[in-house]
Amino acid sequence: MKLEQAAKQLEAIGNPTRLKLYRTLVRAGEAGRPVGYLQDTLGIAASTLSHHLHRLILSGLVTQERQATTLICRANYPIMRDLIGFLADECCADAACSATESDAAA
Amino acid sequence: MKLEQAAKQLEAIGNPTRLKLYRTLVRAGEAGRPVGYLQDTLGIAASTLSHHLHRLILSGLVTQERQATTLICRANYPIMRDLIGFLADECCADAACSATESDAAA
DNA sequence: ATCCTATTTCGATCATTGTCGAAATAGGTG
DNA sequence: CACCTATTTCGACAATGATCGAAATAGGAT
Repeated sequence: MKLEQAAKQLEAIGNPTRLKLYRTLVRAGEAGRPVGYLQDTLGIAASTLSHHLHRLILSGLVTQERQATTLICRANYPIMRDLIGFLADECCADAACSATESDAAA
Repeated sequence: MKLEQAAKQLEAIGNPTRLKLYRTLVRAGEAGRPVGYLQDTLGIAASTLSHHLHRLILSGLVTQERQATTLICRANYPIMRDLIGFLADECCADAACSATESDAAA
């Protein structure tokens, strides 16, 4: 994955509103969620939601599919996996990333 | 991990310059890199670098240690691991994240 | 055609960010 | 102390971002 693209995706979920939004979609699974549902859940203006959604879509992390008048939004899991993979690769590229100790206490 | 904190860390590496910076530090391992080295590597103004560095430090992803007149910067691997863990957890929280197929072809 | 719901686009406003150069500070060395 | 290098802070500027309400569009239903 290109660094520029990774940065774009990280920035996309690097905003609390969008991260909440994205998390909701990720948890929704393949069923996805309609935009209206997301609006009710997040409690923000429709135009604001549309704006954030647009950015998530531009980054590739979210896709949309029309079902009559409602738009279903879905997390793009392969993209998510690639992004996590990028971070993990960078983490362990040349250096020692002692990922064995998973305790936060350290 | 709190969502707000995760968003902050994601935003920190959600900028191409900072992601390059962070990657450099991650690859440098525990040895870290002095600020001056980073400046030469990235080719940006010292004040700009300092600004980005500050944001990485605020997010917790990077630490600094003084060695005489030079400041050594290091990636904070545990934080990185927590962040990746957060993303992975969200990914597979309630839904099916078919992470078994790691091919990008899907 | 008319109307209704769902969603986006437009236009505006205010806050934040990225960038730089110049000046200030931190920590030594002669 | 005077000086030197390393780094940050200050002040400024243009660009981008977050947010909203109002108006426009998309896709059906009566």
